Amino acid sequence: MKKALIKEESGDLVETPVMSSITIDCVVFGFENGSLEILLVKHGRGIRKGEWGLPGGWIKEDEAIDAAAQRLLRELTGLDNIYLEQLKAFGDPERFPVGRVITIGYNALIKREDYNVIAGFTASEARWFKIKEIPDLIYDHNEILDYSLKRLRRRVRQAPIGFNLLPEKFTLLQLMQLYEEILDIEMDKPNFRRKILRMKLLVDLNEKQKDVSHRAAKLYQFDNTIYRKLTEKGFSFEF
Amino acid sequence: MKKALIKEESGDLVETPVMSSITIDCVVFGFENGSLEILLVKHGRGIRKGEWGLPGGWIKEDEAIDAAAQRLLRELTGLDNIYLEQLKAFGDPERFPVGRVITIGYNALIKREDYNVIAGFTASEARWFKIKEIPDLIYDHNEILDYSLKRLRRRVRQAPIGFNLLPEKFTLLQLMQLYEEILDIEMDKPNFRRKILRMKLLVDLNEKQKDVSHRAAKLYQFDNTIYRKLTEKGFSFEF
DNA sequence: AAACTTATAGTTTATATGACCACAAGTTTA
DNA sequence: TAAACTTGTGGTCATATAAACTATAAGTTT
Repeated sequence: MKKALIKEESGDLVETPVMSSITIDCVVFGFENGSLEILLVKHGRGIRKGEWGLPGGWIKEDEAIDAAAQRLLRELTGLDNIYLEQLKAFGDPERFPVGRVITIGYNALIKREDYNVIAGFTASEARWFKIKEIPDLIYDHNEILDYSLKRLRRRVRQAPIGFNLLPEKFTLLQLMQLYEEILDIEMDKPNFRRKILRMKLLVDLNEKQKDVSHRAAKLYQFDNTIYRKLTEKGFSFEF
Repeated sequence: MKKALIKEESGDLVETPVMSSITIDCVVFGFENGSLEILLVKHGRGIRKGEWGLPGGWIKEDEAIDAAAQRLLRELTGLDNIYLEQLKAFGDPERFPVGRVITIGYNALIKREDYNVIAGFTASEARWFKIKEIPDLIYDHNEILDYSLKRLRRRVRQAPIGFNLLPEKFTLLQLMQLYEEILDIEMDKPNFRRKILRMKLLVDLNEKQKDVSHRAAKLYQFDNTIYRKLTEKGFSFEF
């Protein structure tokens, strides 16, 4: 049997710490016209001027991490109350060209229809990109994006977070198409309906779509309170 | 519709960054005698001297995060090749009493029988604690531990990582009891056997236990290569 | 040899899933 | 106005899976 030792000083936080700087980078997902999209910004200053990257910025000294992500997103999209989830820290010493910078990745999901984001931008500053048309990004942002997408694909099957990408009121087909797009699979309409309705997670609004050029579908709503109650009873969301 | 704007400077990394210091804290899980345990260290110096906490330490300036976690664990347990998984960053501004310190949490799973850890320690320095007998820890380490345990419970059902807590060769009952302990549930032996064997994930070693005071059970082994091949074919581990 | 412990095989029932089919309810086209 | 078209919605059926349970085998200890 191999022998292991623990140094007496381990875990001791008295030694001189190395100072590093920390940023946050957000992968903002949106869903429109059946396409999953990501919000990118073109950097206006600095050495990587003119190149596309994830929206992000420095964390303040007295700021909690989640709060910093919220603030940065507020500064970027002008809005609060965005669904946020920390991904993890990315810290390759070479990831940032001028000195050591560790970045903490976040996934954000927003309801496109609530945010007139694109209209507020000049084309050269910020834009939505379809997931399959992402350009080369600055630093390690492509790597962060890859990780982010993998996480989204896993999370969307384990927790009811997809609703954050849809309008308040949505049809079952919209929801299904969201899953199809994110997971890159095809699904069966009747089966999907049965499965999601059996969960008793959605509120039937007894309302129908308007201004559609076909039979109008019923509108549903996701209610987090219901989800929490179900979860307490042992329910576990799964797709 | 609300209107949103994006500041031109957003994402621009030219402004003066705030310097912070970054640590790593590891939640090291072990499984012995049917109990899930965690390795804690008693701090030998500093203001929190004598209190228990997670093993951890400062990250070096030119060191990748995963590498730092590996190094710290090597320094702490004397061994390499430990299963590691980053949890997330914890960064409440108040979490550390003297200045802003962000810590990155890690989960580590080790095979207790391979590591003569406890024997190498004096009782006052490092010890395994049963998961239900964790004392108050320094800083926010109890919070990190809670998060870590939740993550472990989720991960152990989605990926074949539990094997990292068992000896190389194990019986199906040992594996089942590991799941029972981690998930805090009771399982049915025949059903568990059928489910895990049907996955064709385990190597049947055609060997039996020795020195047990009852009918000896067959020994099995987990093979990551097999798992990868199955995954490529679309298999997805699930419990 | 009996009692006991754990291993392992099988059965039965309920339930979920995937692949379909069919029709309803509207809109658009001819 | 009717036919063609699109999407919504309700159902069936075969299959796979899971949960609960029974039974027996293979050893050890008393």
